[in-house]
Amino acid sequence: MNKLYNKLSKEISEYFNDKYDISLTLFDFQLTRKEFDGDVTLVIFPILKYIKANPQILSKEIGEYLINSSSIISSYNVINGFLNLTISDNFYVDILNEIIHDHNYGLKKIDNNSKTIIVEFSSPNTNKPLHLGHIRNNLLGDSVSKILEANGNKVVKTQIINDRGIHVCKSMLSWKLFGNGETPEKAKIKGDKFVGNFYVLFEKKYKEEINNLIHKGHSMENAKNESPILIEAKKMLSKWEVGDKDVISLWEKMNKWVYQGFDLTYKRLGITFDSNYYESVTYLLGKEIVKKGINKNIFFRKKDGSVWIDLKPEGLDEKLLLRSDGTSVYITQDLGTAVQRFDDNPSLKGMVYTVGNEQDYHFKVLFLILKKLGFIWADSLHHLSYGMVDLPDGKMKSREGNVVDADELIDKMINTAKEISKKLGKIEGLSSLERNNLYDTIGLGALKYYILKVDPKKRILFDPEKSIDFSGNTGPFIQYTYARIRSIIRNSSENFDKPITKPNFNFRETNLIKHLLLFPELIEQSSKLLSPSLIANYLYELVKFFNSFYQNVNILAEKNEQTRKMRIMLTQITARNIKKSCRLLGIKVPEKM
RNA sequence: GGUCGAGUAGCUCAGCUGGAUAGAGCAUCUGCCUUCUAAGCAGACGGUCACAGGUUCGAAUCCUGUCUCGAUCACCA
Repeated sequence: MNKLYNKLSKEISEYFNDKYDISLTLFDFQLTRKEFDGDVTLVIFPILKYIKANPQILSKEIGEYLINSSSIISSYNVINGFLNLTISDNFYVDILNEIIHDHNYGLKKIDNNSKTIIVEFSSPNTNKPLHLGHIRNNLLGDSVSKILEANGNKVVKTQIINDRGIHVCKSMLSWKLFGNGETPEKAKIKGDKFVGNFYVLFEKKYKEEINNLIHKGHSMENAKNESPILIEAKKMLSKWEVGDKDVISLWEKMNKWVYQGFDLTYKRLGITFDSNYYESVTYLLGKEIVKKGINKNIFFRKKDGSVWIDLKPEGLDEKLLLRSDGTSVYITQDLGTAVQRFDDNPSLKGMVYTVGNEQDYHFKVLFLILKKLGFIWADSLHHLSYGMVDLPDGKMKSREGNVVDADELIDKMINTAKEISKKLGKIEGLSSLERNNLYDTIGLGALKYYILKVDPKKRILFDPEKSIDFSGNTGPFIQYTYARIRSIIRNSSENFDKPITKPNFNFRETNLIKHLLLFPELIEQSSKLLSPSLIANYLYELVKFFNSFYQNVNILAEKNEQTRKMRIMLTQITARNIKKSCRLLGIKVPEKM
């Protein structure tokens, strides 16, 4: 649609140049969203600021002018201050022909000149199995990566794995004490779950010990620190930090289990990473930068030796960068990794951090500090912030076990897909492999669409009692429509690469065309906003139009040959756009369903 | 208390840089399966866009204030 806007905008500004000798650059064009007369509306009111005129008369004048001089306007009408313009069929025909021949229409190519963007997402913790919150994170990160790629960027998907710290030692100790040499293989439990269980077990024992100590007269705070099992875990952490052989080998062994488990879940979600970062490797980064900051007087040192930055002028607070014992904190590490990534990669254009909105403040501060340190690229950093996934009884908490487990949810979705498919009798004639693929595709399609169609910054309320829909504004509906379109194409045997000649039915019978043409603009928009929900909702609209339009017309039996061909070609383009959009959302489309 | 975000139909959500009558799905009701595939289509019902002001030709959208919910303001990550 950009082409249309550009062309129209040019023609109209020519009019104002000639007639009133003023140059107007910004016009308030918009696509008519509803069924008014015409395809594009020029709103006259804003122009009245520059030209004193009666809106009705001015509209008419512009309309007359365009009809005479423009190749793309075929008619107009005026209602109040709205000039409704009708686009000529030829213009549509031209663009449709372009789309037919360019299979990648709307997508930009990635070549050697493409800039790199790092998208960081998932960022799991090695003693917690993935849950629904991670699913949202992963789907957003993955989808945004695909949207950025469609815009011609080289994207590096990366995750930073939280594999060190006291919490990791907790599960290690727990396994050592209570594990009896069990392994995931022997216990037949997925590796991440296996380790996660020991973490939960630790917390249970820890609580018991605290209660015991309180019983014996200790204060709450005292009990928390005196608990033998916690002291033991702390000892283990110190050993880890000095590289104790036994501790490290246990750590490596258990991490391996966890990663095997994570890999299975990622595989089911269809998610891959180009690189992994481990906190155990990066957690010391950033100290050099702090030193430089002190020299530049951007940071300051307090009496106890701790290092801070004062952000009060920016309306924020003081922020700690180094503890008094000289060790770094979370944000120090993030400063370090950011700088390192830009140092390592000259073509790096920006980074996207997919992290929940609970860390809005953290990233605000992080970006601000980097900017203050003088890194020009600080402006290219983006925090893709998203709302929590809450349960009816509140927030999900791994420690308390009230989480929606990722694997269980995926299982449930696939199972539902299976039941519905069987009930509808859609699986006859498919091999068992094809059937299982179909269940996976549909089940995951439902899940992914359910998550992605919601604006990232809004929180999602997930009720485990209610199942995710498979009909209506859902993934399966989109997949179903695609499968139906494929069926129409199979049954028609047309040559689709033939150019479209002017059809003998009115384009404006449907908004379908407009939706098809809107696609490229939409991708660009979502890259600005980094919001897959735009694509999802657009897709639904497109699919709905298609269904509504075609269900009432029997294409294959259409009497007029030319109209029939035209409609089948539109079908072809629709299919292509659905597939492209689905790809951006990470949703697979089945040929048959 | 400061900061940030959210509040649209009974429920779950769209509504792009202000535009014409507020948009879907679910739920409830009415019709449609010998035609490409009913995971669908056509329709009914359902709204003081949290509230109050302001800006202007025009506000769900922008500004201010209030209310409700959430997050955050750690020598945690």
